[in-house]
Amino acid sequence: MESKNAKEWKCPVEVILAMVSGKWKIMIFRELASGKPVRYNQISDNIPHVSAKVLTQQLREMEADGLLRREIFQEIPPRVEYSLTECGLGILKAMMELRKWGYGLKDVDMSKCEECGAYRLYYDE
Amino acid sequence: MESKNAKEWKCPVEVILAMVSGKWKIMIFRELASGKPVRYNQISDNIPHVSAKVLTQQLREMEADGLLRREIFQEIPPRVEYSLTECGLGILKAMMELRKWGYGLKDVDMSKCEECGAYRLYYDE
DNA sequence: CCGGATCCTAAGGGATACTG
DNA sequence: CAGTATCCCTTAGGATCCGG
Repeated sequence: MESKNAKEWKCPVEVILAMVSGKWKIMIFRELASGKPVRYNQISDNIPHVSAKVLTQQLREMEADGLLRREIFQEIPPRVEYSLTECGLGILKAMMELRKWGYGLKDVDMSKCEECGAYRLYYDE
Repeated sequence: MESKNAKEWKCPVEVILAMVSGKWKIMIFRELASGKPVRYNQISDNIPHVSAKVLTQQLREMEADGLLRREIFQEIPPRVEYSLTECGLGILKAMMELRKWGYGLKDVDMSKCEECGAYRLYYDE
């Protein structure tokens, strides 16, 4: 059995990459980019093909990582709103540096989604 | 069967995240951060716990993605050197923005590796 | 409306042995 | 020195059904 150092020893870049690595998290960032609270269904509607289970799962992971907050309104019907925290907004901003390089890469399809009409991730164009 | 749009439609941030997402790729970036060519064993020696198979695999993926170049010298014993491309260096630099935020996060162990004495990823301190 | 519980599959990564 | 070749296992993510 090997030492577990490789797992226990954390690097700031790897920690952040782990927090944003999830199939739909970039798109969740986009939906919350304004900083304003957004309802669950609004997020769901703007992200085609994601199942409720997986979306919820990724939202919970992001909440646990401190990227977003979740507010529950005890109403009928129920309402839940999500919004990015300061940390989430800061990381989103940092990712824009990666985005600048991404634009220069070949094999990147920058067209909009045919279904929702949006880019996967945009920011003050 | 669903539309495959979700997979075919590429986002610049996701493309880059995919390119740097590999258990050892951040550490490979660190080894090549100087921009100078580095031999295979030099990389391997500075990254504890990685097997030859996986290290080679990740190096090849990064080469295919245009992040690094691989030079083979037909000598005995054989010599192979790796170095970051302009693209790789640019992405490394962009990742430093993520790193700034990472430093502010809780649960990030910033101590050096006990075996190799280095941080997983550093850059002109 | 916003999920939880359960089951399943694909793929990244690890252990070990071997080689031009 | 710098890798291949196999075999194996864990885990993220998906499908489907159920519930406050």
